[in-house]
Amino acid sequence: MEDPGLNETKYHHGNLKQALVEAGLDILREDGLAALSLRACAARVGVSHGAPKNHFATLAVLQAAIVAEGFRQFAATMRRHMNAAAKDSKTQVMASARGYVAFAEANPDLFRLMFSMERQLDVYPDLMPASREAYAVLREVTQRIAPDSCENPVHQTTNETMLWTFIHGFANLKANRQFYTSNAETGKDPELEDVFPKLSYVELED
Amino acid sequence: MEDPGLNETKYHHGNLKQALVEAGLDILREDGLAALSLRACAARVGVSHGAPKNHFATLAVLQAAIVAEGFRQFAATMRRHMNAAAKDSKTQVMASARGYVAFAEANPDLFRLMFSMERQLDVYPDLMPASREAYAVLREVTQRIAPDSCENPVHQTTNETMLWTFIHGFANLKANRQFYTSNAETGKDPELEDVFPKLSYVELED
DNA sequence: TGTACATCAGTGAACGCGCGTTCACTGATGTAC
DNA sequence: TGTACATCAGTGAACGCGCGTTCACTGATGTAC
Repeated sequence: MEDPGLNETKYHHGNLKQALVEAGLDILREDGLAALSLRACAARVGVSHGAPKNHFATLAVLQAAIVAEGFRQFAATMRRHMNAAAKDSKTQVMASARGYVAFAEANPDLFRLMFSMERQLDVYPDLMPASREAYAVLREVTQRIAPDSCENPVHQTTNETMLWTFIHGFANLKANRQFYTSNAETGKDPELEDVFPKLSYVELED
Repeated sequence: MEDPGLNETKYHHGNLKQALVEAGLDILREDGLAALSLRACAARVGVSHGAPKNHFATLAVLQAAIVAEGFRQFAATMRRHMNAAAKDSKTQVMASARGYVAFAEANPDLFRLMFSMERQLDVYPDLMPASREAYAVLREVTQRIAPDSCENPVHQTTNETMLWTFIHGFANLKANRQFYTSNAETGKDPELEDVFPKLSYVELED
């Protein structure tokens, strides 16, 4: 619990595993995916380059741990936005969506890595529960916005897919600064508020 | 115009620049982004590793050319799907969207690279017109599906953004096999047809 | 409470690898006369 | 039509770099007695 002095150098780090993951998150944010390596993470933590091997056998394993932590922080960001908003369902959907987009914008490389690594969901056991944690927020919010339609589990899934698709698309284009293309005339990026409430769902029928 | 024999080795390649770009596209498809290097492209073409320098000063420049060619092929794929479909507007929108998704699924790494490099739109002059070529398809299709609303240019832009956001989100999640998460119960990936027609747009007002 | 010893986590030198880059070269092509 | 020469495109050896990985080591910690 006690944090050792910042300048204190100890032979045993004490929390190297978690520190390497956080170093990885920082590197992704500051220097991008290409800069992510075992050696770079070790250097940022201030440990010799051989040290990570004790906790992560390969770079891929460290990446998986970083992505898992990314999903947890992603879910936390959405919940934080949601909890700070008014309690009506429309506002809560909007708030969690804003959290989704804000996270993507703040961590574009991590976001890209998170959503391109899940193919290996089976290989790294940490990954699945972490990504489910994020998906659970989306599921909750979908149920809140369309409770009747969601009584049918197939419709529930369809509703989730529609909501996710839209939010994910927006977050992606926003994080990658793609709207620059669409509105070079106005020079204004569309905001989620401009576009999201103008969308409506056809009620699903049995 | 005449294609030299396949096994004929010539000192001067004759079309090395374009050949390197196509080698890059193949490498992205077959081995992924991490495998893309000047040396790998040269090797695939069957040319010495120093040769690309005569056409592409750095890897970044070659990447930009690959991405530009990617956008051109992307636009062509959408148009091909569109032209093969019935001529009513709804079917044409659906068809071009299917082209969008199909391209992303067939070239996930290229697709990712295309939509994460555009930040450097200004640096590589080829990039902007190529990406606009793809965006033009989306614009046409938007006008066709909501001609009244699109008389107002602000609404036109909003409509484009909504359509793009949805299609791009779906293509992204599909290409990255993300729907595996959402419907582990059913084990079935949602299809564009299941989800896209269930979406409707609120008419925009002045 | 003290000593011996096993275990564990981090060190630092060394290795091979693929990469981008440089450079003197050479083969092929095109142009001037 | 033929010759000389400039230009251009591709070659292959060499360099330094950061990377992952190995390995004998050493400092710190925990446990047995």
